[in-house]
Amino acid sequence: MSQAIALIDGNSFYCSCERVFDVKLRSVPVIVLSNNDGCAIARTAEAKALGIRMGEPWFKIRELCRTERVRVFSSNYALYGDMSARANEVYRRFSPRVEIYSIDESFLDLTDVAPGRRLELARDLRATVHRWTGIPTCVGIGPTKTLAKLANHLAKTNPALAGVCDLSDDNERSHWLCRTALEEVWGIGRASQAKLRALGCDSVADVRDLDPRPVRRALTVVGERIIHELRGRACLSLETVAATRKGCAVTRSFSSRVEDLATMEQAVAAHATRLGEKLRRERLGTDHVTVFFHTSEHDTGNPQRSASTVVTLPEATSDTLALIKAATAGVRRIWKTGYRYSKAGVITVDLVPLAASQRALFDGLDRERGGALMDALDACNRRWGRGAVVPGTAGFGSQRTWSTRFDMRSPRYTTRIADIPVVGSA
DNA sequence: TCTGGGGTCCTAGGACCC
DNA sequence: TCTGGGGTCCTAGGACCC
Repeated sequence: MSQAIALIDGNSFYCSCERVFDVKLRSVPVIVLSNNDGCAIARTAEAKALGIRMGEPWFKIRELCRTERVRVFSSNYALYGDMSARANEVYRRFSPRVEIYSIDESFLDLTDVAPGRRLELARDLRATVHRWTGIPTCVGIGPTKTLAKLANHLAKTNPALAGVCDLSDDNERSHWLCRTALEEVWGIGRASQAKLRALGCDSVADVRDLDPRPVRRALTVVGERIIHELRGRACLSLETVAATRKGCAVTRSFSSRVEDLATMEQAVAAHATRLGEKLRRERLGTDHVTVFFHTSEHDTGNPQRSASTVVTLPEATSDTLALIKAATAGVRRIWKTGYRYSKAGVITVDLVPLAASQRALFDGLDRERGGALMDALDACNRRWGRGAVVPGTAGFGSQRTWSTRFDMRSPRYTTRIADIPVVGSA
């Protein structure tokens, strides 16, 4: 029997999370902005109807949002991450095999569900998730991940389908593939779309019927896989165990331009601190850190500069103090005065698992002490909030002119004691 | 004033090796 | 015309995703 995969995702997920905790947001337009309040990354149907596009810069839609009374929020990742975890708990009651694909999307294995019962299960799943978490969702089902994604798109954009779509049946599938534009396919972006149109394709069905060999030449093996997946032959398997991450980065735009070395060092030290937290949470380490900063291409009339350097550490580590030392050394190495820098970051690749590495072999006292110190640091920051305790070498204290903007963030309703909503009045 | 952040995968081409 | 023929490893850059 061929497999059946479902893709479930939250509708306007970040906006829906905000709506769960504020009933006044229901049925009014809502958008959520990216980091630094840069651009719109989630919009409700009402906001889309006003013409607000995905990725549109905040300063361009600010006036529209004021006149149309759009409710605007900064990103609240603590809230969205927690709501995502709750939704996935519900998914696991419906399928033993779940792949968490992104913060708002999961693939579920429905192979063992009888074909005639899959839509019924999908409706039950949607209703349960909505009842238990407050998040509205859509479900797409197909014999491959690519077709499940496409089915999900159809479920979301065709009101007649009422939020569920099953493309398991050959005839049903052909019907829809002929009527769907090729750019809706998962993995076909702007560049591939242009190439496929040049090959005479218009609909998804046209792409499905291409000869895979010329497609491989034009779109690499990725394009060839898409064709097989659209034909119902799976090339992408369900990954129920999260792979160990390969790289890790912390990069941020500044809320105002940075022009002096001391501020840049502070900012990069803060990013290195955050990097250490992320690495320790997954017990990973790195023996080199890339540091970069650059000006903004939107700053026309000002000189442009982009600089980066790789700093090597004596051994793989996740120790914040070592990471800060390396990162600030990198800043000094490539620093040049006379530019208005807009963004900086620290990046690592080739992460290694730390627990079982040299640590056990060469455990010196210093390292033991460092590990205990970092454990204590993480425990404090878990308890009192990120940034409650920071190393003195991070250079905090003066005002954080470089820090990211989050002017319109909602409370951390579910992850912060002081922010838990109160029902009724005293 | 003002334009996000963090990932993955794939390929081409250079360096180097036997 | 043509100057050996593979291998591996690394890096930069493109493309795509959410």
